[in-house]
Amino acid sequence: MTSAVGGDTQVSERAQHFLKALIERYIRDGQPVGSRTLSKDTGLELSAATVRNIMADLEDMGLVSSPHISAGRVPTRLGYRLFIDSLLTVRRLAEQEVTEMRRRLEGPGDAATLIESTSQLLSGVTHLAGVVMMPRHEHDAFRRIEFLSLSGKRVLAILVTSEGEVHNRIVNTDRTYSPAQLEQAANYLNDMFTGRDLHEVRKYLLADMKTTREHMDQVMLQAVEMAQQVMEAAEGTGDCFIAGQTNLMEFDELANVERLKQLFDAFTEKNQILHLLDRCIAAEGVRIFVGEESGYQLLDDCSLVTAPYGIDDQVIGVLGVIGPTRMNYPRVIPLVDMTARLLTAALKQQERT
Amino acid sequence: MTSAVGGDTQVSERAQHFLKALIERYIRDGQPVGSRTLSKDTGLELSAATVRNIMADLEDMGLVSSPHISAGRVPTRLGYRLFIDSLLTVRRLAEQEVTEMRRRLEGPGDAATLIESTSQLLSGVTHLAGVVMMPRHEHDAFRRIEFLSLSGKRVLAILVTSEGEVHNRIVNTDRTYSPAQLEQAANYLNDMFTGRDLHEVRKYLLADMKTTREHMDQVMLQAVEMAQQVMEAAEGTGDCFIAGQTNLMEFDELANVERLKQLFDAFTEKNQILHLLDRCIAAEGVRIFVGEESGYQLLDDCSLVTAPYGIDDQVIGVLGVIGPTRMNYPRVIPLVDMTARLLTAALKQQERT
DNA sequence: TGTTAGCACTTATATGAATCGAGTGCTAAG
DNA sequence: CTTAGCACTCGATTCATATAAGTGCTAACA
Repeated sequence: MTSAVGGDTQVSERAQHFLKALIERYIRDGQPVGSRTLSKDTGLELSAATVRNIMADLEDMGLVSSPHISAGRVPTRLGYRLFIDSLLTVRRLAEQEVTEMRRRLEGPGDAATLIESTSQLLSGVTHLAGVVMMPRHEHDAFRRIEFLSLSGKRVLAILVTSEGEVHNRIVNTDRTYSPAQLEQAANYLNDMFTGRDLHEVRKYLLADMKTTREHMDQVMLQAVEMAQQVMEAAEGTGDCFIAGQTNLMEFDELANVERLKQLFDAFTEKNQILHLLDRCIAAEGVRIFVGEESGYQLLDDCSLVTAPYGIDDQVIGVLGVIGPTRMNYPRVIPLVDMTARLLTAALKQQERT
Repeated sequence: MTSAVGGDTQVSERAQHFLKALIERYIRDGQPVGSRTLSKDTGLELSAATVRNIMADLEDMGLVSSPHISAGRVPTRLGYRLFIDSLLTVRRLAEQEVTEMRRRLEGPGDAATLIESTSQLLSGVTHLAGVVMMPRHEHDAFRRIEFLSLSGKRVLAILVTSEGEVHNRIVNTDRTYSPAQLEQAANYLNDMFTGRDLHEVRKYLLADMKTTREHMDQVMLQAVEMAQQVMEAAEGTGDCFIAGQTNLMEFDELANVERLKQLFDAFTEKNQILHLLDRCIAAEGVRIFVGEESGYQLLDDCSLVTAPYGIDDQVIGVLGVIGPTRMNYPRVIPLVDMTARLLTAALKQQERT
């Protein structure tokens, strides 16, 4: 997939040095950088003319390009790629910064609010849009189910997982049930399934509904149906939090209303973002999509930096930031990385307490 | 508060007619309308020159103004006010439209999703930003409380209201409790409070915690504390849903990134919006804020059209739309009104089923 | 062979003048 | 009270010109 860098030419040590300088400069200023600027910028004492030659080489290799003939050079997607993969020197975070970040993830925090704070933290420290994928509940364990009859023929089904997540759903039934009946049904399910994997339970229930229909008590049949529905609701909870979208409005390269509308629509839609994050869940450590690499043209001049988080070495979700391709990678990368670690730690601690 | 319309001059019948025409035209095109255009637009056969005189009068009265000397006229806030209060002829909605709207509010719908669909419906039909205030749970009735011990010293408190809303919160306790203890505590609270007003219950609990501290069983004390916390969570749910924010990007008058950022930040913050809506809950029927009338300068060139909704004549919330001052009032007003009625109906029906 | 200086060339951007057009206010006549 | 006419204003458009940044290329140089 990653097409060889323009022909098979090796990028000389020196050329790389200049590419790095160019990108760092471009990230600072946001404007095409010219040969003169660059010749002063790097430590090496080379004249602008020489730099021009080198830049021409870089352009041949597809690492930089100029928006028009009399402008400086701008990194291309490939340029960024090379930069990120082998040139970039990440800045270590100051101890103080880390403490501050950790502080912002403290608090009582049930899972949902923790996730929310995390996305706010991300957007806060990077000044980009922060996004955190909610852990799916598929493989939580069944803890307890309960049915409460509401007015009319409606029953409220409440499911609690071993993680302490509460899911509920109102189910319309075909007749009324007495509290005793409902309690009996709940007891049956609780005895049967407590401690077992949610997804397994659901498969089991679905099978039950099909095969043993005739052998079952009317009440039990309804109970199975209701349980099935509340579990559907629980599994559907897979979602993501996005915070700080408006930060993206600050960047000139995205600052046309047309473009922003598309992006924001995608943010409210969310499922594209969700898909994209899903693809990162396998990766270990920080993963970066530059521009079109994501496969979504709506992120064309945006980059996505992600890192997985979890509990006890088991990855349960992905978080990251979305920003313009021209983002401050050396700073953003460690921030995303650290946030993932802190969230992991916070979840672990929550487990323990 | 509504300052007399520029001096105490009466606005002549004819002038009003022209103001109406002018505003309707301006709503269509979004551009200052000149005397010639207007003279053709109205039924009356008057020359542009005459119209100019009338427009000069309207300007003196502060109902219109011109952005610069050689542009047409634009309605002012006062102009809109007069238009809305006495000139405007609302268009009746087509039967078909109403059916379509009703359809979009059908479905299984627990309260939260119904609210969400409603705000989407609003933004969908008006092409503006739709906002629905969530009903506060303060005065729901206590139905049932339950405690489940999680790993460590954490207890999951679940509260169900008679409306079928489920609220939950994880509480950190100072020691571990056995399932039996927790059940006993829950039973006590359930016996004591079932069917009573949530707000009352909470006040009672708070009082309890202060006064009878020494006379109480350790377990009960903790139970009261936990109940208190989950009820706090329930009351905190007062919130609002906003949908279709991005629709506002389509309007030229808001289409500068600076402005949009402010607006969107307010949308994510929400509490200003919430305050504003709160002020409308008393009003009967549709209520309209034009521009600065809202008191929030961030809505300076926006208008807010709201209507209350409820169950059985009891108002429980407010919904509406936010859009540019130049919005299509004759269409938007009946849409907001109808949405409020439909939501009211839907809630009522949900009650019944 | 790599580096540098010089120079012609390109192009975005800024500036200013000229023109156009929409619309006004005013006056005078009907 | 209405209308026609006219001078005037001011934004928007167009065009030409100048400016500055930056390039590519060539030739000289170490």
